[in-house]
Parts: sequence; structure tokens; C-alpha cells
Amino acid sequence: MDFKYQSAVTLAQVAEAAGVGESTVSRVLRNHGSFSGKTRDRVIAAVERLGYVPNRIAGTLASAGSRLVAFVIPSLSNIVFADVLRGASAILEANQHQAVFAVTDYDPQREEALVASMLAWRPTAVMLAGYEHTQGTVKMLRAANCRSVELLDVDGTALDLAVGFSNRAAGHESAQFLLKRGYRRIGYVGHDLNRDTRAGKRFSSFCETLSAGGAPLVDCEIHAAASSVENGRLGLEQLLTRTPDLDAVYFSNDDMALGGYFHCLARGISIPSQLAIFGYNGLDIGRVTPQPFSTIRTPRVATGQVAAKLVVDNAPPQVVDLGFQLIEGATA
Amino acid sequence: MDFKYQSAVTLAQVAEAAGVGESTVSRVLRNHGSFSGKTRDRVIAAVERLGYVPNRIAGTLASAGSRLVAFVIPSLSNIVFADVLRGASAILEANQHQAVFAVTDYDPQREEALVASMLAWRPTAVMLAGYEHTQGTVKMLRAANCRSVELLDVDGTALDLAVGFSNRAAGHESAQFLLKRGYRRIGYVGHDLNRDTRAGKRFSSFCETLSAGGAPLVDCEIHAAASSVENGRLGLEQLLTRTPDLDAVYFSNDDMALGGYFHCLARGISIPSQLAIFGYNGLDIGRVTPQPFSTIRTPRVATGQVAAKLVVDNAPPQVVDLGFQLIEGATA
DNA sequence: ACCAAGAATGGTAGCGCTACCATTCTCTTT
DNA sequence: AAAGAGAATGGTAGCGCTACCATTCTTGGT
Repeated sequence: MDFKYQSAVTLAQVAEAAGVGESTVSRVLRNHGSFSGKTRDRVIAAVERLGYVPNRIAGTLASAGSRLVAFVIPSLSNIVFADVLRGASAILEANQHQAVFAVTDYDPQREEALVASMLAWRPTAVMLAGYEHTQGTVKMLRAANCRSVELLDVDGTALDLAVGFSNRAAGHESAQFLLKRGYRRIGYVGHDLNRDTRAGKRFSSFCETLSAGGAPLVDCEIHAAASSVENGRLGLEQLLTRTPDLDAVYFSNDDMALGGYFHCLARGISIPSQLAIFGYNGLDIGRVTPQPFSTIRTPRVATGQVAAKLVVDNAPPQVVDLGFQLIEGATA
Repeated sequence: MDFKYQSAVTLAQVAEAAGVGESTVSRVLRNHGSFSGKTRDRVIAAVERLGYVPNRIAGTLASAGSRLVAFVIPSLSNIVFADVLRGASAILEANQHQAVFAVTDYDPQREEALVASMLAWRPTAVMLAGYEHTQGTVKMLRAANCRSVELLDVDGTALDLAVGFSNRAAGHESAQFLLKRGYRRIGYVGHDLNRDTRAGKRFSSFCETLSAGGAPLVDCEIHAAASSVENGRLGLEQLLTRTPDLDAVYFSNDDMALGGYFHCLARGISIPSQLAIFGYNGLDIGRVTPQPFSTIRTPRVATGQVAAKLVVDNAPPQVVDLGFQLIEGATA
């Protein structure tokens, strides 16, 4: 079987059809430089008649500006990244940039390989999740003459640009909130922390604050798998089997927390009197549950927007901390 | 401010550094054609020493094969498309293809504009949601020498390739199921059907089957907005305010149904004895709720995988119906 | 030692555009 | 009417690669 790409209509053909030079067509199409109204009309007419679609590959090669922005993200199922992508792609589109993406599955080695293959497209920028990258990734990014943006974290040293919020601070504030509400026997249900290092940062900071507050973490249940509602439910079930007398549980995120919430509903555990639940992310769904979730709302869409804005503006290296918002809710 | 793209290392420089010709470097890098082991080693060494990253832009222009697959999808927030993308991108990556995407927000005009800008990258294929496109989109796609895949629907005439399942059949089976279970006063809560035409197909087919079964739809509440858990909850609330004596409600999808489920939980409406709930999509979350959802599970990830496979194999035009699975659940 | 046949390599013409420079065509201005 | 400024246009050299062809080295067979 044979591939054949794209109608063979080229700029040269348009030029001939319109009876003008190639450079004139190029100028009209990019609306750059000067040309008369008549000429423009003839060019446009020829373009429409021939159904010409400019070849950006050639254009990019000639002008050294790909207007492509590469996203190398851990997962697509996780709404967090979908939100970031959504925020970013709106801004990028408005500025004639295009998003390309690849999924690492939280694997740093895959990240490295994917960054390499992305770089081959000479993107304007590469967007990555967090600060934890392989040496190879860092080296490539430094060598490449393109911007990089590290997303959803600000606890670390940025390569170039970074946009997000402090996961340490989030963990800290979550712990403080629970302590202030009087919970003392606190547990944790989480997913694979080696892979999701941002969740790991929240967790360790959470634990430190609890200890400092005189009520160190009582027990935790960590599934070595991706976060999901199901794992949250299973995790809480196992945690409570082992340690039934907890009065509050901190979840690695709202998906996990929702699973825990369902477990409580199913078992008739009343929230928050018998058991308090606290999550992370501030998903929309947590506002619609019978009891609104106590959680931390993160500016995910804004993270994408700001990141995209910095890139299209070619802003100088900087770290933008967008902060987060603690939602008191009714589950803790 | 000035952009500067990528280290200026070119294949020619690698060739010089390795003391071989350009074509030899190209052959080694693509592992195509013949060359000696010594030569390969010298080339590889030079590549590593210089930190050379091949320029795919130039490569594509020279070889007329972009290995880019464009996704023009309605939304990223909707897990459905994220699932499709996930399935597809795994297959594409394994075959050295790259996914590029753009979001239409369910607007056919935007779809047209985005398809045009995607075509400029001379993609191997363009992936679209459903069959409803503007004339302009269809014309471009026909003219362009690239494959197209219409996803998540098979009720219509495909442009080229199509992968999905029948939304009409889904609506039909949902109605039959509710009728068989003895529900007679059935309502519907949905989101914007003009935009999500696949939901529209399910709904109309659902209604037809109900009527044929002697229990025509009693009432419906349609929000002219995107589907969301929140709109599901609000929708059911309004529907029940107007028509309290329904015995079952069909939702446009599981997100909406989950909102309805939460409404019932909050109001103490017992499911399914007082009110039955039936959804669509078979989201994971519906398996973890205290009562598993009655719904139709759609092969979303598989849709992406199959679509990608057809594209990388350059399969002849065809429509692949992946079917779906009715989940009896406990909510209807 | 000689000759195919094939392996290994190098040279180079594009791919379709844009950037840059050269040229031609208006108009004022004096 | 001549000159100059600026608008409008065309020609063309690459951008960095790959495809193709030409050439040069190895082989093994006789």
C-alpha cells in the first residue's frame, strides 16, 4: 500500500494561476509586506480555485519558527493534565500555535525518549510535568534552543519557566486544617508516590506538619498504582480494616477521596462525624456530591493558560506561583 | 524579543565530524540502506559528541511523510475523548507517529478552521468525532491526500475510515432495557444535543423505542450546555420538580447520570425503587458508586487503538463497529 | 590474478516555502 | 520635466534533510 500526501497544489502553482510571483503570493498569504488590493484579490481567488493549503512544514523549514508547542505529560486520564492542556491550547490557538503531545505514563525514561522525539520538531517550547526529570532530559532541554515550562509545581529549581503552585504548601495547609478542626487520629490513602512526585511532596509535607502539631500520622495505605476512584475506595477499606479508629483520612487527590467517600456511603460511615475526608485538586465533581468535598482547589486551567502565555510572549525565565485555595467543604 | 530555535547542529556537521558523507549519516540514523559497523560507530559517536537531534521538519519535507496524526476533537474535559486519545497515542507512538490535536468545543465552524490548519502539517491522517461536519470540512478532507477517521459513531456515511459503535442502537437498547424492567413513566435529562449529535442520536432512537413500546417519554429536561455532573444534578432536580411521578430517568451520559445519582442521595430518593437511573458510557466511576451504574459501556480506548492501527497500516476505507455492552448495574 | 556482483559510500537535486535583494512602477515634490 | 521616495513586485538562495544515482571498495569464484 502506498501513501500519498496532500493535494500537490503548491505555492508556485497558485502564483502561476494568479499570474504573479511566488513571493507575492507568500506575502499576501502571510499578510506581511506590501501588495495591492487587486493583487490580493487575484491571489485569494486562485487559492480558493485550486484549494491550496499552505505547507507549514516547508514554511517552518524556511523560516525557522515551528509554532509548535510540545506537551510531554504523564497521563491523559488524569483530569489534571486534561485541564492544563485545555487552558493552554485555547491560548496557543489564539496565537497561531499548535499543541503536540505525548504521554509518559509517569515514567521518566519514557519522558526522556519523548522529549527527544519532540525536539525533532523544533518546537517553540516543551511543557513538562514537575521538576523531576532524568539527566538526559535536562541536558537535551538545555542544549536545545527552545523554551521549557515545568508545570504544576514550584518546589524546586526551574530549568527555564515554571508555572504552578506549591505542593509542599498544599500538604502543609491540609494538615493544619485537619489539626485545627481537632482531628488527631489521621490516616492517609495514596497512590504510587514514586511516580507522582507531586503527590509525594504533599504527603511528606503533610506528615511533617502533623508531627509538628503533635498528632503524627497514624497509618497509611499506599497503592503502587495510578490514582483512581476505585483505588481510593479499596485503599480506605484496607486502611480501616487495619486501623478502624481513625477520625480523618487525607487522600492523595480528589479521585481517591471520592472512592473513599463512596466507601463510607456504602458502609454507612457518617461523614464527617465518624470519619472526615480531605482531598486535593478541587474537582468539579466534589462540589456536586451530597456533601461538598473538603479539599484544595488548584488552578489547573490557569496553569495551562499562563504557561502558554509565557511561551507565546517569549517571556524571560521565571517561576509563577499561582497558589491554591483551601475549600472547607462538608467532609472534614 | 527574539526566538532562536534549536542548537544549530545539522546533519552536515555530523557528517564532517565523523568524516563521512551526508547520505551515510542519514542512512545510519534511519538504519536504512547499507553501511559498515565501523562507519556506524563513528557516526553515532559524532552524533553524541555534538548532541545532534535530527530535524524532522526537514526530513518530512524531503521525504513527504510527516508521521503526524491530527486529532480534531470536541473537548478535552470529556473523558470520552481523553480515552480515545489515550488508546490512539499508545499505538501511534509504537509506530513512530506523533499525535497533534486541537479542540473544537463542539463547534463545526471551529472544526473546519482547525482541520484546515492541521492539514497544513500534511498529517498522515485526521481524526474527527462523528459524522457531522461542515461542507467545507468535507471538501478539504476529500481534496487533501490524507486519511480521515471518524470516531465514536457508525450511524451515517463515512468519508473514509470510521471506528466506533452505533449510538442509535445504544439508545434503542437502553429503552428496551427500561421497558423490560417494567418502567413506564420515563423521563430524560440531557445536555446540548445540537452540539453533541451522538447524544442526539441516542435520544431520538431512545424515544422511538419507548413510543413503539407503548410508554412514550413523559418529560425531558435538556440543558443547552456541555454535559457535567453538576448539570445532571440540576437537570434531574428540575425534571422532578415539574414531573415528580417518574419511575425512571435516562441520562445523556454517565456524567449527567452521576449528578442525578447525587441528587437522589441528597434528597433521600431511593434507587431504583423510587426512581431508576440509566446512563451511557460505562465510566469507571460508575462501578465504584455504592450502587453500580446501569449503563452502556462503550469501547473508547479500543476505538482509539483501532483507529490508530488502521491509520498506521494504511488500511482501505472501512467502517469498524466495535459494539458496546449493556451493564445491568443496580440503578435500574 | 581477474572479473563480476554486491556492499559501502559520496554527490547532489530537489521537497515548498520564506528572507532578502533587485527591480519596476507609481506618485509627489521642486 | 527631472528626481527621489516609497509602494509593489519578481527572482532566487537557502532551510536540513532524503531519494536517487554514480562511484568506489570488497568479496568469492574461476
